[in-house]
Amino acid sequence: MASVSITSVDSVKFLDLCKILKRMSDTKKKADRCNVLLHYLHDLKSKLPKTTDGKNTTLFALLRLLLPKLERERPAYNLKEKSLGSLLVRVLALSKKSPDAKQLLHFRSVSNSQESDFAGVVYFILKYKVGTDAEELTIGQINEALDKIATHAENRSDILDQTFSYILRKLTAEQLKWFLRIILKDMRLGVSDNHILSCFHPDAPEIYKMTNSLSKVCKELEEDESRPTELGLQLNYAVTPMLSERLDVTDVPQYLSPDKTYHIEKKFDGERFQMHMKDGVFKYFSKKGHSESFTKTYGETYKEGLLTPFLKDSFGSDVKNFVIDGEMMGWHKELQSFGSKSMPYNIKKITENSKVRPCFCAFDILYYNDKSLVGPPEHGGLPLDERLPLLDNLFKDIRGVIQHSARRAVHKSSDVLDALNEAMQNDEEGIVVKDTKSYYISSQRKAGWYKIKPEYTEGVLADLDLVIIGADEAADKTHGRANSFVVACAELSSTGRPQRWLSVSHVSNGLTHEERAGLCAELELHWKRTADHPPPEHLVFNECKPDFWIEPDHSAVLQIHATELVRTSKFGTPYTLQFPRVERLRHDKPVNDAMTIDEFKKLIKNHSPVIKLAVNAISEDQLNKTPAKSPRKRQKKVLQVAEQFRTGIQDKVEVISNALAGRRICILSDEEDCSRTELIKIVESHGGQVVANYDESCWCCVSGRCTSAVRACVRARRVDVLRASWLRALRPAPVPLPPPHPLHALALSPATRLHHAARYDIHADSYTEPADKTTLIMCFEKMDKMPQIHLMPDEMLELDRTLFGGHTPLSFLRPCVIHFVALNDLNVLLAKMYGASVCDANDTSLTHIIVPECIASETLNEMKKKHVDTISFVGMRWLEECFSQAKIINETDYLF
DNA sequence: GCTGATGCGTC
DNA sequence: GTCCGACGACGCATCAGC
DNA sequence: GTCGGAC
Repeated sequence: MASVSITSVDSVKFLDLCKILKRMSDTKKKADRCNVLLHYLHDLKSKLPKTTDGKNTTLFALLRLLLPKLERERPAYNLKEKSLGSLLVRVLALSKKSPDAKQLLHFRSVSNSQESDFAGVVYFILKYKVGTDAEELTIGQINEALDKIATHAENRSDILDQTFSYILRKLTAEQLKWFLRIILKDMRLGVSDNHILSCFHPDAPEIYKMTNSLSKVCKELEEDESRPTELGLQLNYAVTPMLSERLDVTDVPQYLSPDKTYHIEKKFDGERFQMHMKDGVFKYFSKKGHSESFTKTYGETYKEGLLTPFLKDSFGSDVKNFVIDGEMMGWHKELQSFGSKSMPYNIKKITENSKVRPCFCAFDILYYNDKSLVGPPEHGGLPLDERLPLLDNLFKDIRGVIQHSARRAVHKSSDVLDALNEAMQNDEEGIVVKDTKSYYISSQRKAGWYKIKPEYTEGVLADLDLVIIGADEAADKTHGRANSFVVACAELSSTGRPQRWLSVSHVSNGLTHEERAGLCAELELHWKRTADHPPPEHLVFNECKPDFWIEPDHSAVLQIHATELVRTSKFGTPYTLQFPRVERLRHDKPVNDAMTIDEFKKLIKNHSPVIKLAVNAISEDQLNKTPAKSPRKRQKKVLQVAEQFRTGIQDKVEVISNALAGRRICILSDEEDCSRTELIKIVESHGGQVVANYDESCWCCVSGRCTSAVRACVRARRVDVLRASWLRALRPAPVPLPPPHPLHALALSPATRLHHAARYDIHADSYTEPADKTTLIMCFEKMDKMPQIHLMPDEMLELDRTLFGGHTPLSFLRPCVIHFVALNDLNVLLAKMYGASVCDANDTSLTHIIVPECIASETLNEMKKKHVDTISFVGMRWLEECFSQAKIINETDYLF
């Protein structure tokens, strides 16, 4: 960095900023990343001269580049990955068919191992193509360019193209990456905005919370480095609202103090707004501090807008200015009631003669006649019970226009429960409980406000078992190719078999990375890309077409949890799920047992716009009265852990069988309807010994529910992992049993795999024993789902040698691990049939990559760069020659 | 003029 | 325990392309 | 809004 002093931040080189950003993202530890920035800013500040009136030079121009998400001064760019992709293709004059253009337009299917966000992909593509005549643009010039891009809507799109063409000429690929991340408002620095603000100045986060304006933050800090003006809310600047902590009613007795007074209020399902008024001029701010369009809609003065004119007679004459906090609701003029959930959204744009109009429900006051009421007492804040009288006197209710949020003071937890059950009966979202002594702490979620919803309590919501029939592609494929699944219910034919599958919802939340990876691996071979093969008619997606689809027969069942059903036209069913998440994977459940459309219709029988899935009222004896400090969930966990270490049973168990005599068995997890204790009892009754930890000396592990311990054990493949259902069905036997049928296993040890390999085919159907009905059904159900039965490739190779000697005409491709750049279904099948493993491009054990004859040389070179050079890049002809000669052909003549 | 795609902001 | 980024749904606005 | 995961 040059040591000359700089006249203003605008003249700082963008290159220097990019260097810092790169250093930050290259740094491993978070604290170190912050330090990089801290030093840079410190250094920069020391070089900047004071202004003529003795103030510090503003860093605003820099800060808005570092914190694009907090930028409010520029309007939205209206540019995201999709638009940017086609914009770049256009400006770079790429052919739409070129590989680069395709990657830009479909960046999610690019799997470069490094930064897989859009800007990262662009960098990857342009790294060698951007001219070296890049000039060093300053931060001022970058901001100018961003201004032009932000206002391009008004100036027609040629300004946009011109600006980008200019930027592309002047920036290196590295700089362009950061420029694009600024536009996308996601810097991917691994440091939160709050931390960046605090690097700038220790008081900056607090000022930002109070103003939601970066330029205001800078201005305040210009005045005096050490202490800005008093901390408190200012009129016409949005304060980040206080939030509420979620709370399970059953934990209320432990969580809420019996000595305190609480207020219970309805939980409004509108949108959070704060209303500012100063001398008859109003401003409305949304939760994230947006104001412009909302103020326009609701009205700045009594003369205009959909709400403000009606407020005219509401306020007393001594009210000069105020800020109140509340929720904007939709008021149905004819029904004289609040609109249902989906309607309040129309709030933003309602015409005069619309049936619904906005109604502000105020529940707090933050500022009154030139005095800020927020923050702790040392900042001039007042507790809730002193703020509320001010709010009560501020305005009088006008029904359907502005109302006080009704509240009730309570002391007993049973009162809270009653209020919640009442709210459930009224189809309301839940209730809010507030400590009357709490202060208004901006953006805090744990400062005395609680939201209680029925769905926070286990067993109150109905879950839905749905089948995966589609998926969208993940940009980051480290945990599998799909990141979001389309789930469906079955429509049965007259014979009772599923005839069609109707999509219900998208879901991705709720799976751990590991679960998602496992699920993706399981389904990997059965996905069909919608672009290549349109989905068959028995899969009904309606408007929402996924990137991939899958036949239900090869698919899996997910137990989905959701708060409610809302009307939609996007899916196969007329309602979709609100806030869906995966409760658990139902490997135990066959696809044909999933929810049917008839069951679904029962839920939506009253056809209201919103259907709550809460089914049961919560009774008082469900309240957790134990006077412990920690919430119930925690206690439950402690109990589980304790049980894991308990391997023996207190009371003696009668040994009735020798089926497991002398065998050490580790119980990994219990089952929903069968506790660990019961499983231990069963093992002991068959003469087995339960051990706390497994090792190779264990005969098997037993798994009920799929926990992380189970997954780890399954992955390790050191010992057999058997289903708890096997244990529970075990019959008494006079002598110890051999390893059970593979279908009872989740994982097999190497020894057992060899034992089975000689006796069962890959579908676990026995070669020698006649199949009984149960085994056969299990075989069919689990077909394709039990990769663990297969031997590992090296073990297969070993077995081949044992069985066939050197010549293996039926499995000559066993040593090959092949990736097909362009899939050829027949040859893939043949390759697999002759023993090859077919994997995706990232597989570390690849031996061959089959590339199409027409592959572009740059694509090929890219790929070669990514792979070790022991991998052979060969044409399809090599493979076909292998097939015809039934052996592995020397690759030399077929190399690329 | 209509429709689908795309983006924004909220829950 | 806390914070953060990943993701779901909607309604609404805008614009390109028919 | 929800969630899992990193710290």
